[in-house]
Amino acid sequence: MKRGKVERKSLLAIYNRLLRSYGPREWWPAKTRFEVIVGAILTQNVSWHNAKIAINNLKRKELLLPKSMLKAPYRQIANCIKSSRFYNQKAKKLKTFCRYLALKYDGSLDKMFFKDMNLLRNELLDLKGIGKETADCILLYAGKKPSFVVDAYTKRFLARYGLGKEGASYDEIRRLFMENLPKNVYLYNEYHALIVHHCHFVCKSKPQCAICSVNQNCLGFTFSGSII
DNA sequence: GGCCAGGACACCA
DNA sequence: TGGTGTCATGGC
Repeated sequence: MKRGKVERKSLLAIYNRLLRSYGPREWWPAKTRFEVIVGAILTQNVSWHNAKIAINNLKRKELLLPKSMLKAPYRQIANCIKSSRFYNQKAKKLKTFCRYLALKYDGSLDKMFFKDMNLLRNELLDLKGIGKETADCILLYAGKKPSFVVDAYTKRFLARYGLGKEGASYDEIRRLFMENLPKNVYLYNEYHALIVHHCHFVCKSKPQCAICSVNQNCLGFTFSGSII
């Protein structure tokens, strides 16, 4: 398969089909940018359901603000987020981010997100506890910057379609999307959200879901071979 | 009771 | 550079 136009057409066609099938998802499920960031950290390797319980606990304790979280005892945060698994590590990660925000940007998310996307991404990746997926979630969903998010669902989706090279790295998959789609925040936002919706709510409830089959699929596509 | 769920990191060969 | 162990809850 030729690279370039074919890839772009395929990726856009899949997106349009997903959008037509499910409608806009309008992510991220949070009310503030800080809540998005906290959610991105808490959902690491855990279901959104468990992360949401932790977020609600933080909200009840009025800790869902950078300043109050920074001041709060580490143990209090850990207790609030127990449902999110690995809560001791995640409490440290939240504290680390709040400290970074306070020291580097006077606690202002406006100042932080004013920074160039790639520079900010590197800064976030330097923080202990923030990896590539979490950094991209923060950039896209909280900062409204065009950084495509690759998560377990994205990898599963590509694998089920037979689109992804087996064992493709995070960077390879991210590059695939970013080099073959218009750099558009809304598009990246919806694309990732639609993939999650499809994998989590549709395929999960219907194990026989046709999209998981290479030969026939419920979105009306039949692909063969990797496009990476 | 076992398995899985929207990672990240340290350590080792 | 890639593989593996660690972290350690809640729902089904």
